[in-house]
Amino acid sequence: MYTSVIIIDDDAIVRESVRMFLEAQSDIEVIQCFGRAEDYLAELAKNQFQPNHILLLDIGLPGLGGLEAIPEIKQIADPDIIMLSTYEEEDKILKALSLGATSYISKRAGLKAILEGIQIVQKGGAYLSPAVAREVVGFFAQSKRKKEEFELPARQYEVLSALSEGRTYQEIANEMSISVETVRSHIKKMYRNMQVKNKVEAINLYMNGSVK
Amino acid sequence: MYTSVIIIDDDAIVRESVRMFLEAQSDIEVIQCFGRAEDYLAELAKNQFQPNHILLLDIGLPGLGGLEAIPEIKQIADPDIIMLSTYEEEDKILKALSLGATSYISKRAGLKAILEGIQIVQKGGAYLSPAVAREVVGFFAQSKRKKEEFELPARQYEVLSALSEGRTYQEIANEMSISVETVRSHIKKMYRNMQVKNKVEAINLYMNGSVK
DNA sequence: CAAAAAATCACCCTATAGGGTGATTGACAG
DNA sequence: CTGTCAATCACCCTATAGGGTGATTTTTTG
Repeated sequence: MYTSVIIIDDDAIVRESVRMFLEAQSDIEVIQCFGRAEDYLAELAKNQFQPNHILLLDIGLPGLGGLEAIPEIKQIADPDIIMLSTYEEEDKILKALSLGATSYISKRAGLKAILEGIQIVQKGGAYLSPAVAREVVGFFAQSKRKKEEFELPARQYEVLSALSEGRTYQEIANEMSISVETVRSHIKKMYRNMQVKNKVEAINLYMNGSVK
Repeated sequence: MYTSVIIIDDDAIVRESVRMFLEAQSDIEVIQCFGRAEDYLAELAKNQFQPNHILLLDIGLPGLGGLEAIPEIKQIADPDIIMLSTYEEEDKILKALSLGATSYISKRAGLKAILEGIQIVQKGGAYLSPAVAREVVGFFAQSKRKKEEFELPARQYEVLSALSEGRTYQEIANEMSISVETVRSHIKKMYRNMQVKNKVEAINLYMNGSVK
């Protein structure tokens, strides 16, 4: 079974070298190449020329950029998208994955990485080239480190949870079947326990998991 | 230059087959193998026997589990940790990465994946085996989908951002060098734009990325 | 260039939040 | 069995938030 690939890259040299490299593989067929995302989108809107292809999408395109193109593409079809990028910037990577790219490969990783990525995606997996994976892993590592944990009594925690959903003291009192004064009391003690002085600070801590 | 590797896996068959496979490589030296994380930690506490080794850590260990072991290890030393796991469960994967593992490999991906992972980590990259990468990518994709986006004018966005950090109207006014009345005005318009009726609801939307 | 939207400020008034102090009850640990 | 702490409630008072209305000026944009 052939793997159908479409390449979008504004750099003709990159485009051609990737195409030639991939076509040398016995199981890959490059069905089309584009220099601009707009051209690909136009083709996509016209024909359904690719049943289930894999799209190699450069992130630094002139005009409609690679990132902005993703939602447009997803509206019409649902190819597996492998992003190609010259640099490994965390925000670009996370953005691309959030928008629905299945893989992300740094051009520095070389043609073999692109081939590996295509083969993995074809089998239902996802591929992140080494430096890209490093950024993604780093995102998780930084996000949950270095914060003291607060352990709250049950009711204080309940109140905090309700606060974080935007309820007023009165609403919380009704839901918990206690008086507003008690709610206030819980909140005051909670603020001391957590060493904060208002709702927003408390909710911020609650939201990023520093409270249990 | 040799790459020093330590293996922790309770399954003797896995342990030995990985060790033999790795030692067949010319540039890798398996300096020690353990069946339990506790034994490794004891060695680590005693000697500084490994300058900068790579640790292959099984996630399903009896006693001190692979995940629980990570913080203990990090307290004493800082090896690059590659998690090995039989299954690809999103929560385990994210937990491991949050705790500071640099890579995560499914045992189903085979010995070659382990070798590739070690080589990549040795070069400063990170490696996620295909199905694992799929889970991680899926985490981003699901987390930001299917919610209407609000696009706010610049100042309203600035105010919202400041609100989300717990500042009062007065503090925001000072920081932005405008009057409190203007801050209030921005906030009122912002609430209408976002269809919310208080700070907390607005911040909740802001926090999970529905606002730009 | 004209209309729309963004940004600025003002004054009205009410609702909600939050700090302090103190009391009662029941559970639990030393 | 006595002190600590969670949970409940009450009253005092001030600060902060938020809704309505309306005005002026600048910026954007069709």
